[in-house]
Amino acid sequence: MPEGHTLHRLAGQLDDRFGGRVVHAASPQGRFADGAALLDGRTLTGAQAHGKHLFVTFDDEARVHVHLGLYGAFRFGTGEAPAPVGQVRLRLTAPGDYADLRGPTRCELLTAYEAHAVAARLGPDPLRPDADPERAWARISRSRSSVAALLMDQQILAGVGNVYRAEVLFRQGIDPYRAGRDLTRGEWDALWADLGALMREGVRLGRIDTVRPEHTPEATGRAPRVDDHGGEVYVYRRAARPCHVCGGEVRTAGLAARNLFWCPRCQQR
DNA sequence: AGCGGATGTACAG
DNA sequence: TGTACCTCCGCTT
Repeated sequence: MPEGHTLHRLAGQLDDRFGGRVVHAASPQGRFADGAALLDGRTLTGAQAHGKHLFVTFDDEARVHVHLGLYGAFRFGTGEAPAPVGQVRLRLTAPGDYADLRGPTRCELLTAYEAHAVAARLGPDPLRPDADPERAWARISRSRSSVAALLMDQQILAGVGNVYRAEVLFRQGIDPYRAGRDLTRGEWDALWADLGALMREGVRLGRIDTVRPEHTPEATGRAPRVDDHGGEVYVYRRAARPCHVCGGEVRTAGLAARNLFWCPRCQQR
C-alpha cells in the first residue's frame, strides 16, 4: 500500500527493529544476491524516506535504495525467520527480528552520493520537516497542467499518490481539472497543509483515513467502507456511489494512466 | 482455478 | 500512449 506515508512508516519500523544492530542480509530469490552479500554482517545505521523512496544506511555508508512500486511490500516478523515462501528479494535478520521485502520495483545498492542524487530529483515531501513548499508552488503556479496531474508528479511533490490526490482535492473542494496556474495562493497553502496533516495521520495509523468526524459512518449511520486499503475515504474508488457530503454521484475518469475520482458537485472551485 | 485490477514507475515508439 | 514489471487479493467461475 505504498504512498509516501507507507515509506515513512517503514523507515521508522526499520530504525526501531534494526537500527544500530548487526544484520544478516540475504536475497532468497536471488535477484539482489550481490547487494545482500555486501551488506551481510554490517551494522544498519538508519533508514529514511523521501517521498516514495526508502534509503537504508549501513556502517560503510552504502545505502539500499528501495522503491516499492505498485505492489512491493515489507513484512516484519519476530522470532526465528521461517523458510521464505515465494519471492523474497531481500531478507534482513537480527536476533529475534526479521524483515522480508517482496515485489519492489527497485532494490539496489547506492553510494551516499548516488542516493543523494535520487532524492535531489524529487519535489518537497509534505512528511519531511526540511520540505520547502515554495519549490512546489513555483512549478504549480506556472503550469498549464491540471492540478490532478501536478500533485502526482514526484518531481513537483514527493510522496503523494492516487489516494491522497483524490482525497485532498475533495477535502479542499478543488476541481481536479483546474490548471495549476489558476490556483490561488490560499488554495495551495490549504492543499499543502492538508496533505501534511493527512499523511502524518497515515504514518501514525498505517492506513489512509481522510473522512472528517462529521462524515464518518458512525456520525451518519451509513455502512462503513470495507476494502483492501482499509481506510475511510470520500471518493477514492467510489465511482458511481453517493458522495458522503452531498449525495451526488462520485465520478471517475482516466488521467495520465491512472484513475481519477471526484465529486463534481462538491469540487467546483 | 483463473482473471483482472491495484496506493507506481520506466521505457519504447 | 501503451506496455512491462511481477505480487497480492478479491471476484467470478
